[in-house]
Amino acid sequence: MPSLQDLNPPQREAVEYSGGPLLVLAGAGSGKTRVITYRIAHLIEDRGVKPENILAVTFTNKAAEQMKQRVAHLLSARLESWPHLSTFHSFAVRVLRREIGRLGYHGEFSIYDEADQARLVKGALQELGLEERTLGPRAALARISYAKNRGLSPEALYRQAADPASERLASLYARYEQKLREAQALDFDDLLLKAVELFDQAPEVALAYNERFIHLLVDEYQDTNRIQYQLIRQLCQRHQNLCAVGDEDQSIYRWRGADIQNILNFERDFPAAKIIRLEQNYRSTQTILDAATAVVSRNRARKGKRLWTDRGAGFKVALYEAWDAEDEAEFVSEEIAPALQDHAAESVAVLYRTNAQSRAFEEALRKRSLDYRLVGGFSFYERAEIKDVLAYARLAANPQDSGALLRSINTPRRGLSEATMKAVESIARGGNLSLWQAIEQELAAPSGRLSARAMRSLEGFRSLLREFAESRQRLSLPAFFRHILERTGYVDALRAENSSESEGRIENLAELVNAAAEAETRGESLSEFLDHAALVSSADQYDERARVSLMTFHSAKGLEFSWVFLAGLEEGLVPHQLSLGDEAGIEEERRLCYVGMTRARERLFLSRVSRRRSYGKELQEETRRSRFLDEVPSELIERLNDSLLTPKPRVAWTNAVNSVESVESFLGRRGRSRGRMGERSPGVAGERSRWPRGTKVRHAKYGVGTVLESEGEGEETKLTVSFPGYGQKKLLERYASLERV
DNA sequence: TTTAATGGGTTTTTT
DNA sequence: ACCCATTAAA
Repeated sequence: MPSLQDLNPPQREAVEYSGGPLLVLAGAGSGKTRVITYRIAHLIEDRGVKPENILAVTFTNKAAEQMKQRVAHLLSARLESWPHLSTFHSFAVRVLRREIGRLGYHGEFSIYDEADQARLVKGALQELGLEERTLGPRAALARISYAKNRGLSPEALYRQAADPASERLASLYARYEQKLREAQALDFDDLLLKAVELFDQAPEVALAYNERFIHLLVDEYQDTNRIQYQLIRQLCQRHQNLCAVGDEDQSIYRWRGADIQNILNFERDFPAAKIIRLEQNYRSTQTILDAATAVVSRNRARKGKRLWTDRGAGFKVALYEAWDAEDEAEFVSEEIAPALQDHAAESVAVLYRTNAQSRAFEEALRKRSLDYRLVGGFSFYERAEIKDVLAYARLAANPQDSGALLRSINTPRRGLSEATMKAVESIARGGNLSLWQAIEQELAAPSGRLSARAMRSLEGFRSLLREFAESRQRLSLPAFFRHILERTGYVDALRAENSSESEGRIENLAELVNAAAEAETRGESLSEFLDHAALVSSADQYDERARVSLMTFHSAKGLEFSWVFLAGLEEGLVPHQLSLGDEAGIEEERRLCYVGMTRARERLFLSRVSRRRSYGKELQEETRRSRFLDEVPSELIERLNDSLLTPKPRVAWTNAVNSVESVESFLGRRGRSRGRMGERSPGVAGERSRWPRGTKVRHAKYGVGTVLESEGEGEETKLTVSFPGYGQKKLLERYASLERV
């Protein structure tokens, strides 16, 4: 039985309120998660609601998982059934796996991630002969997604197109949708859209879900988009038991279609709505809170809250103005090291605007042998080898999945040329078939357009897939993946490659089999495992046991740390260059800054860099401090260094030059050579080489030349040879069959 | 057919 | 600095 004594009056009111739609405006650190978990526990224990009648939607899988545990902890008895806790997307997938037949899709549809989508758009651009420079696949995709989320069909987009470019976009959109459907695939937007469409078209299904989920709780309501809003409305239509929890000051997903109006207009949308404000902050010191509030209160689009805390003032907000990114990272790690040692800080986060900024911090932390966890960036399921193998699994479930087919058909190499695939695609287009159907047709009744060799390869690929479709029924999840690895020769190909990377890839694949084994013990089917892989978010990588975490401002939402470093507070970064266009964009950046600041419990460090290299350019550019820095009252700030007029390198110059590492990085940074530095220094052709400089050699095609340089040894020797009349050529000894003259 | 070099274009944040 | 498409070479 949850003790409501643990709650303050407004929290308690929010937990107990039962009069219909409820909006809880929960300021940062005001116990939002607590309200949701207590409310769920209260519904179950005190009001006799069956757990399975409760649906709670969170932003990440991790948040859902955490909430589940906390609810379990609050309850005195073990539950017969569980409340359904998930993200919008996973919820939609669950519904669709059962019901999508009503919309003419196969229940084993594939989920397309951004890479699959880009491939599709690229194909569509080619087919339509629209390979224009003005609209890359990524940009096109963004605009298609925008249209989709606004409920615009390709036809509607076409009708309202004002210029030829918009018309082209509309036809691209149409082709893209057609290709998705052919592949029996849904993109991320579709997951939500199709769920809404389903509930629209099949009221009896909507009703069934209304009856199943009598109580609906939505976390992070400020970040819901239009489609999610529609879904929420459909789900709570009957019982009106919606409890939305959010904070308009933390709305940071506008670029993904989040509509801050959803929270600002809650009372208009739900006329009988009750609004409760949680304004007591339990997380941060007064100083941190004041600093953050000073920034965000410049925004106009707010409902307004007054956050307070009964914790003391604490430390001032520290400000460090760094010379360059390395200096900034050096500062951060220098502060962190002793704090971890003497436990002045239990947990530390270094937050930045863009993932690209993480590198400097990683280097600095590693140099001090400080353990850290990086959240975001490249996730496990985004690695090429993982996606390759998952593509085979996807095909076993859904052979129409052209994206997966294109990905897997020639990896590992099966000798299918680009020309062959072009021909297959053209056969598919001609007969209005999926790629898989085209292959089947071609094998059954050869048109003669493909070489005998290509036909053999396709035959092999087909029997492989048929085998997988069968073995999938028979084998356990991990055994199925092992089977794929073996039969496709994927691991063998990696072994043969024998490069520094291939070893890591093989390990990753072993890890994939492990993940499958874990899924198996959770009782997941292949579909569910694949869904999970498609829907993991980068925020899910966060490991609360880590003492130092590196992540973007966005990923940090919902988390808290004893110490927080906000790095790179410069114009163009925070606020970001691309958000400077309109006031709404600036306001969102300001909220982002607010979210970052309010993650801190004890200490907040702000830093900026005065010279930053952009796009790996040679030249570092002068930066300007973020306007948000000026919005923090100066009496709350303690400057850690005087000014940038007299920059002094933090690392002693002599040290920096003498250490091998810094010499290398020095050379690496200044040097013009491409590729990774110091990995393979061009060997001077010395006496020990079999091909000393000046050796005369004969080449079958170029005739006699003079060796200028040789790299590597034995079979791998690479020679630079100057041939009169042909210029310099780089040749591999192994292939070039050179003759000494 | 496959692989490595080269040149051109690009990057916010992510379910 | 990184990703991609194109091209040269075996």
